[in-house]
Amino acid sequence: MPRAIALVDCNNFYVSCERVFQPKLEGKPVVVLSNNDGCVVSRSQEVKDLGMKMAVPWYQMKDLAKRHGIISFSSNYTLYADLSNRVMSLLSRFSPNQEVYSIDESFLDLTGITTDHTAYGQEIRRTIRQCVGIPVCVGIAPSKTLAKLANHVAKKKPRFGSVCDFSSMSATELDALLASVEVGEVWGVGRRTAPKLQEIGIRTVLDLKRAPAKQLGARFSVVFERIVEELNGVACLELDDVAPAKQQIICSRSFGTLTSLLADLEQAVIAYATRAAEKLRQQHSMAGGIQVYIRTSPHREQDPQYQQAILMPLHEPTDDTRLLCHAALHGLRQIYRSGYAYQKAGVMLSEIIPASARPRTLFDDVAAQQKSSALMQTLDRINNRMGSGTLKLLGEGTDTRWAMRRQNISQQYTTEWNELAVCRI
DNA sequence: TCTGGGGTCCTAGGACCC
DNA sequence: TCTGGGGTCCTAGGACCC
Repeated sequence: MPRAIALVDCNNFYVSCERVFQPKLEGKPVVVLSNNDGCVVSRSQEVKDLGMKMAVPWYQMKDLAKRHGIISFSSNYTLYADLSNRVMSLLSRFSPNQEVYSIDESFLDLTGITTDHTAYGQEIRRTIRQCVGIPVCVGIAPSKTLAKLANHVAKKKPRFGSVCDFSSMSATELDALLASVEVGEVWGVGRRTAPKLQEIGIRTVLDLKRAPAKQLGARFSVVFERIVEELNGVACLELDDVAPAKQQIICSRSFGTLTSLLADLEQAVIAYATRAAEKLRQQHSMAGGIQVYIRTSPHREQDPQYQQAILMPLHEPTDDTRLLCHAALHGLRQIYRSGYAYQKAGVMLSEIIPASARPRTLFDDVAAQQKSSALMQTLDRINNRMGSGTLKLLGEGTDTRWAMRRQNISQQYTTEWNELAVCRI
């Protein structure tokens, strides 16, 4: 039986989330900004039509925004994550095999589902729109790479009505379609490689599909062999239905205002290490090392620049916030230099292993480990129930001058009792 | 004044060993 | 005086994704 893989992708996801709770934004130009209100990360169709590119710095867009009355939001990740969970949970009903690929995308295995796949795609769209209020597009094809492309086509070519099934087309029909799409749209072909491909005469997706896989693999990297195979309908990539544990966990953020004070950096590093430790425990892992880095702003060329990172090995793998923070602070103090205006700090957990695989040693202090584990469980329980950051280490501080700017954030419509959306009936 | 954050995979090159 | 070659492991950096 031929494989059938669907890729369901939410349209302008963050903007669509804001529109769910403010329907008056429908039809108006809307953007959502990154942390610190830095860059544009989600644009409504109206904004795309104005020519505003993805990830441009917002301050450069202020004029355009004013001229066209563009409405901007700071990102409200709590809201987006909650709506994403609802979408993904609904999608899981449509296939026994689902891979949640990102916050707004999911693969579904439709192999063996005998109904007409285009009609099935339309049913998926209706369901998500009706139950969550988010518009989605569906691409269907025999491989993941082709399904991504089919989704792109569903989004860009109105005649498909937001659902595009490559398998329902004849070979000539499909090739004609692939010839109309630029090679840079292929999943895995980025802005560096696309021009290089064009130089050797590969301009469209059809060109790449017909290119010699081995030669391209040798020229670029082995991943290209796979891409060409996938374009030819040979499924090389499996659906990952259980998310594999992360091999590294990063928490880093730019500051709302630059700082040269060690005390500020210490607070930030404690906050980031705390968050990273939470993520680590969520996936039931322990880390063997923690890396800390700090840097000045590369955009302020006139200022003296400094950046440094240091990897702190831990005596033994741990998931204890206190031990991770202690090591991170120790590292920070080694790399900190006074006299620089720091813009960003971050921590990265590495050498991650499953908590169950932690090696036992002769000198294990079992009592201390049980105490640590109990304390961390309590910490997580309270913060889950009462809100993130309810209980934290003293060193994280409460006067966070460096914290990020979020000037125009919408409410936590779905996750905070006192901000719940009210429906008048 | 204001330029995101969090991941993965691949490759090249150095260190080291036999 | 001769200065090989294969293997492994680690790290840094590039490219890509959302």
